[in-house]
Amino acid sequence: MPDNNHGNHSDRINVKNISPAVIKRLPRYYRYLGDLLRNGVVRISSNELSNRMNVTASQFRQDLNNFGGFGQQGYGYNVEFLYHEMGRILGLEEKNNIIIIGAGNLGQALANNQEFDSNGFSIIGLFDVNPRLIGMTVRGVEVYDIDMLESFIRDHEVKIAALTLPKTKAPQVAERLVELGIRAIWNFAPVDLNLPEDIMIENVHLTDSIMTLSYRIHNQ
Amino acid sequence: MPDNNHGNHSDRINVKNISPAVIKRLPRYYRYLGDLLRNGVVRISSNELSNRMNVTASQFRQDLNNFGGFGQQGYGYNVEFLYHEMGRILGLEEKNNIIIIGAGNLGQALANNQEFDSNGFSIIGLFDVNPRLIGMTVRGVEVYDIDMLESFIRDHEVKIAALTLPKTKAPQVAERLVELGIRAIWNFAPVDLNLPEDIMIENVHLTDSIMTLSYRIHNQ
DNA sequence: TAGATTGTTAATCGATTAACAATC
DNA sequence: TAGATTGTTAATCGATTAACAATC
Repeated sequence: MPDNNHGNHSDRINVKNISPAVIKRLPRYYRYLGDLLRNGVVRISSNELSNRMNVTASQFRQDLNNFGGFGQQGYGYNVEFLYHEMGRILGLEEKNNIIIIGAGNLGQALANNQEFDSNGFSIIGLFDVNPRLIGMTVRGVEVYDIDMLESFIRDHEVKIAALTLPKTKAPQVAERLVELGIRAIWNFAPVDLNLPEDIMIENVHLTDSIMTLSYRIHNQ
Repeated sequence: MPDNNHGNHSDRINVKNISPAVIKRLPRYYRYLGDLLRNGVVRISSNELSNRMNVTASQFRQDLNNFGGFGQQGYGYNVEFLYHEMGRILGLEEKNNIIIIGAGNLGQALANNQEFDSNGFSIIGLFDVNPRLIGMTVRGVEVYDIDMLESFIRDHEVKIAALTLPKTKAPQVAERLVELGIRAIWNFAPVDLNLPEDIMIENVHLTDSIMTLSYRIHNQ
């Protein structure tokens, strides 16, 4: 963990406050570094990477230097090293188990997504109320009755829950998950969740997303 | 370089250059206004709405005033009027047909999503290379052989294509779509597309999204 | 009218880009 | 070493918030 840096008056140990804008860019850096690595590229300068990624070299270096110095003057960055450092920063070296609440089309699509596996995420269970879905398996992962949530979370190390259920049910299920110890909600329901401050929420609002395309088509 | 268009010397008629940050907030305003409308709320002040939405009243008014003045001093905003104005701005009063390329789990999940319908989007066709999928229907929408793309696009008014196919195929399919006249790509493949400047791209990078949750779990 | 609230300008804040000394 | 490129500070740019005159 990058120690150093100021701040941390109380219990915040590792990093200073990183802006959401920076955090959102990290996975993309990680993806490009992975591609470079697989292509056998050993080292890269901020300038060359920035050209490929269509960002400024300055921004890339500023972003990185929130977490420490990973390069070498006159040389650039070692791709393999930086890739793994980025993975570490993103928490991909820890086990990241995920449960999916709502085993409909979208929940099943997530469970089937191989990209998650290859980045260290594991879907370890789906949950639903529909008897027709309960008991089936998706890519080897079982669909459980949602009444099994309590015992399942007690018996498994899981911090992240994806919500792929109707918007009417999302808020109450989210609260229940938080009570059971879930720390992060990946919310696909088109509703905003009001949860305690320490619970992390990442919204994937598909309707909002498609609307921005519609806006641009009709206005530019 | 981000940022397109310099001034509106030529044909850009309606709106000045709106920042992406503003555009991204519009669908959320629209959603809240719709909720208010359905709840029978007739009028609302920027202050009250901002409290509900957890934004500043100032930001809401600034955002709106990019498009014109929709309120009345001393009164606030008429919910129904503003809702429809927002819909108009977002292009939701036009017909927005969508085709989906890749009829796997994610493509089917999108085709099944009722939220799109209720906001004026219509999925009018899915396309795949897999003979097992071709000919089936999802929520009444047929899955066509991808060889039918040309004729289908010629025969239908469609500007938006969703890409829910493997990342290896996404770039070439995107180019083909552009050649066929598609104006906007809703890209679910974990890859960046390089397309002509006038083509609109909205990425939904699910792996990037889940990684930001992982980051936050492990760093805050 | 008086009170309320917008539309809009001005001030602040934060994020991005530029520049360059440090250094490999 | 000399050249290259980082890490980091300074300058710029853009976005958010505050303030208030206009006005319903």
